[in-house]
Amino acid sequence: MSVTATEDREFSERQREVLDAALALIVENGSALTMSALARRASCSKETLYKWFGDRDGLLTATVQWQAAKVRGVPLDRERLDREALGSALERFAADWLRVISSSTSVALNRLAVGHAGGDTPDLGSIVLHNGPFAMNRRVRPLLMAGEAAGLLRFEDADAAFHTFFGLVVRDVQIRLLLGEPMSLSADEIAIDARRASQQFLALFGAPEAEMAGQPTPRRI
Amino acid sequence: MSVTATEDREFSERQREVLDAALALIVENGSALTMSALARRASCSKETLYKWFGDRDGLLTATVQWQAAKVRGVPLDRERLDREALGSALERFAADWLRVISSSTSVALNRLAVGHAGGDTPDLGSIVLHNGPFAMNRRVRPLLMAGEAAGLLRFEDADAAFHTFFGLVVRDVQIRLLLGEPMSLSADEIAIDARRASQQFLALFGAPEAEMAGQPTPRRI
DNA sequence: TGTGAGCCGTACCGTACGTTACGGTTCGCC
DNA sequence: GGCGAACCGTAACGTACGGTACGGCTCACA
Repeated sequence: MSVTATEDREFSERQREVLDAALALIVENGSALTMSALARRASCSKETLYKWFGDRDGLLTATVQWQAAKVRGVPLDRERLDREALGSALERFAADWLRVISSSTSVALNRLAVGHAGGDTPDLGSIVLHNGPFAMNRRVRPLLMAGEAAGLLRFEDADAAFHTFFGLVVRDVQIRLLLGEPMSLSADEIAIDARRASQQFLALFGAPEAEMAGQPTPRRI
Repeated sequence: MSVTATEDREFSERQREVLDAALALIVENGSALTMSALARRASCSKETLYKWFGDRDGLLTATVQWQAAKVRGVPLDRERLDREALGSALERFAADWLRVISSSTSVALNRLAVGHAGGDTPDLGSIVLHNGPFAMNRRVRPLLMAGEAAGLLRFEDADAAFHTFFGLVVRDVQIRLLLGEPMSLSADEIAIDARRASQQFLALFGAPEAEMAGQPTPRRI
């Protein structure tokens, strides 16, 4: 919710090592990260952990922020946009996102954040939210707007279009992973899925090729 | 995974009361359900809890199974299927599903199962998986097959078609709810979203109305 | 060389919670 | 009425873990 949820923090080299150890432990052990286990793993004292991060929640928050900082995707340069470039840009977004959500780190952190979201502390979930779905929205939206401006896309609500794109990309993959279904997306499967999602999105929101190919205009939804 | 994950269990009246109390506690308190709190809330002794459910995991499992048993949707009767009936059947599925995943009970139990999924005990997540996405797949598939048999739908892979339907319906709603974003879907919003999802699905997988209107067949994706 | 800051390792404390044990009560059944 | 099974309420135990305290080490710096 609050802007601070996405705020970047500076971590020292040693702190980053500790946070990486925390990530490794969370990935291995599920959400059962204990301060003692982290201190052992990272070869640091618990006193240091509490000095740096305040308490356990602070540590978890810092860990999620650290991982989020690592995952920031590179914005793709906006050259001239034709249907070809738009499709492959969407495809790249889709593939990036599928890679992220199917990584063991993302699964573990999302589990942590989801399990944490019911509780009293209002964040963790919100941090993942801002660096997950919301971040993807922010990154994709300029592309959608550019596509519309170029006459390649037709939609009334960019938000709704994004949500549909998200659904076409993610489908039930993320919830199945979070619920523990053992599935590994190979690079090939990701590429295929990304292409399919991109094509389906263009089929729904693309301006009719009709204008180039003389086919009838499908109605938009 | 195992078939037992979806197996039904018989619960006595009193046991159902206790499990409902457990559900209420989980919804209120997040995943922090303690045996003592449940015993207090349900006015039963902890000894009874352990006698009935074995241990805490057994209790959680029973709770999830009990909720799953309550949520079984009514299968819709298969009358003659035209494009109209298919669309509204899909719409009903979509609305049903949106209602389920946006209910506070479902959110709380999914949080529980997701948080549990990283751990050692291999179920809970698997139970929700079978009564969640997999159940929806099982329920929707006959409709898809009937739609294809009736020449109303075109797809190569019923599974892929279902996954896309799921994505169009759920989009990012479930993950945002699980991560704690405060959003409430009104009945109107659900109806609108369900209609949109159904129409988008038909736009992607519907057999071309062309055949009735003499237009060319767009390529499928 | 002295000194103080920062950190490691470890021991320790308090508490929450899963689990067990037990006395007292209700109730069906003979 | 007598009996046993089931169950309630509560007390007690053991342990795991968050959080704190403290002694010792290293090292920059005067």
